[in-house]
Amino acid sequence: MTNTISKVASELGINIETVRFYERRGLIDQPIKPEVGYRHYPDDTVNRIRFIKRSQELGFALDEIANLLSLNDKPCSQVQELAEQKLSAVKEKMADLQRLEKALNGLLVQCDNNEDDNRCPIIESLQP
Amino acid sequence: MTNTISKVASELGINIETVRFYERRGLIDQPIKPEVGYRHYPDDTVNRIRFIKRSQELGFALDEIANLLSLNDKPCSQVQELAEQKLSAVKEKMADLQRLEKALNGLLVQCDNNEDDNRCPIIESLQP
DNA sequence: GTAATCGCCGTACCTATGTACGGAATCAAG
DNA sequence: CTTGATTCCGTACATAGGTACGGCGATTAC
Repeated sequence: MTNTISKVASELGINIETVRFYERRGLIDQPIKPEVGYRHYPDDTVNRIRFIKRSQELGFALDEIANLLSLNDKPCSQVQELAEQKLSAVKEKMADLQRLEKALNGLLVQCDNNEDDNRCPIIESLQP
Repeated sequence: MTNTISKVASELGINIETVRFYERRGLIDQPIKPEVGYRHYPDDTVNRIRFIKRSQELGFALDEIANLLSLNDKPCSQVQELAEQKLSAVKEKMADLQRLEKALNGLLVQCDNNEDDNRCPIIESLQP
């Protein structure tokens, strides 16, 4: 029962092509292909893909994940720094979205107070 | 003093190519080109681009902006609906980011409590 | 009138993260 | 041994929103 690419992919809930893509990106090793035939994925590789997927869930981009992977046995402080950068990026994005939320809310309130359906405060606010 | 493309672009603080791109996307009309020579952009077009840029600041995608532009003299209720959809998308994204923030914070706290710089709770949590 | 600048047009390229495709090779089942 | 399913590989395509380029024509400055 060898770990073929489709087995790995379905076990991880990802597309076969995604595995191949990670190989091309250098995130995982291309398993040594036997003289002839299909490739077998060692468990390490499967776990590495799990790591990638979990890191993505934390909002890391593939480039950053490559970095994380290379930090595997580097000091914790380096990993920590990466995570802190990510955290502040997340906070910034949230602030952006909050501004947006306020703006949209403000416009929608104006629509609610508008009795004439033939003019729209939103459109008007967007116009010069 | 005609409104050439570079004048329009610099006035709006955008790239010339962006103007051309909007033309290709059908967001603004290709100005009628004189028999021979350069195109002149009417003020309406300039204002339309302003509208586009402001809408982008509110988080609308170009497709949605095309929609907004076509809603120009449609009932306010339709515009309102679009804005409401956008608002709930924004809220969802914020919730996602909040979850992320919590997760990252949690991991960073663990790093802070970690005395051994040679192992990293973040890496460990990402590993199977 | 000629040089330097500007605009036009089609097309290619960019980032990020995959997906899809097609033909050849390989493997598994019967 | 044949048939059907898998895999391999390179390459193209997808999304979103642009940006860049190159050759040629138009225009403007002097």
